[in-house]
Amino acid sequence: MPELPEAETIARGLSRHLSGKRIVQVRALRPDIFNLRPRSLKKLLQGRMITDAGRLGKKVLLEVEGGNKLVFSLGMSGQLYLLSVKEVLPTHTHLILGFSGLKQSLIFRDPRRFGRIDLVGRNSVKGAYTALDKLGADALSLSEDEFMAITSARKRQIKPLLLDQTCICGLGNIYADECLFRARIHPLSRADELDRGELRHLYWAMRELLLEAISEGGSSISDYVDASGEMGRFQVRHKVYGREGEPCPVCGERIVKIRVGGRGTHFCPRCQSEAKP
DNA sequence: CAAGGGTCCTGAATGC
DNA sequence: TGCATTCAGGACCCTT
Repeated sequence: MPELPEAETIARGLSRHLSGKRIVQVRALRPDIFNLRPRSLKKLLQGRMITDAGRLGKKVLLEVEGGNKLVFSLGMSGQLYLLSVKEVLPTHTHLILGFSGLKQSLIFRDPRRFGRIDLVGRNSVKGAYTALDKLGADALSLSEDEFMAITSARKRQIKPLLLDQTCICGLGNIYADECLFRARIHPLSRADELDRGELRHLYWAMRELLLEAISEGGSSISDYVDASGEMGRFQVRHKVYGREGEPCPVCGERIVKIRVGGRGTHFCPRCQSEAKP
């Protein structure tokens, strides 16, 4: 499931390949995943240039000439990559963007359809909600002090808090488990009961983890590929996620899997034993 | 405010 | 072998 490192990897690829390219073809094949009707979408995109690509939390942003942004929420199986115009269109393709002078089209495909695409910004039509408004601070942009303020004020369990995009955006299930493991914090710990040292540790573990994952091109555990269709390499570095029953790489204890806030949660019961509720 | 459950969706994995 | 069931997840909804 694409999270911050995957969104960052995709955005970098798109920025490199699409900046300055003009959109000449817009095909919205599944209208229900967009905030606008195909007709409006086409009107607002066709003939305009992509000025840059970026990311906020796990969302990938395509900046469109004139001030609008295309916001891609990848859900769990969303893919956004460049495909040669000669290739056969894969199944579950929901959007195709063609560009002037490019032999590749940008396609968005999403078998499970948890993803969506919103065009937001100054020129979007009435009622177009801004998919970005509700997001909290970006996990890689927020300062240590901001992180401390957000976490220490909440009485919630730390793992659901890390996953709450309105508090901090960017972490999904994989990186939440992995950064709690790095920080040796039990996923059920109440955020406000962690001391300053533990929260500090968590903040730096999170940053370090995300930066390492980005440098490895993200994690491919199911469908994720980058803007060029390449898989990530960070999944082999996961210490707890998807490793139920395997020995902890630090202490050798078996990794366990429990449910926290409805999510599968992996951790080492020995390394992450303190502050258990 | 926090927590739990249900909903959407499809492909892979498992069960009988 | 083949069919049915279970599971996975992000974001949203609702109730307690």
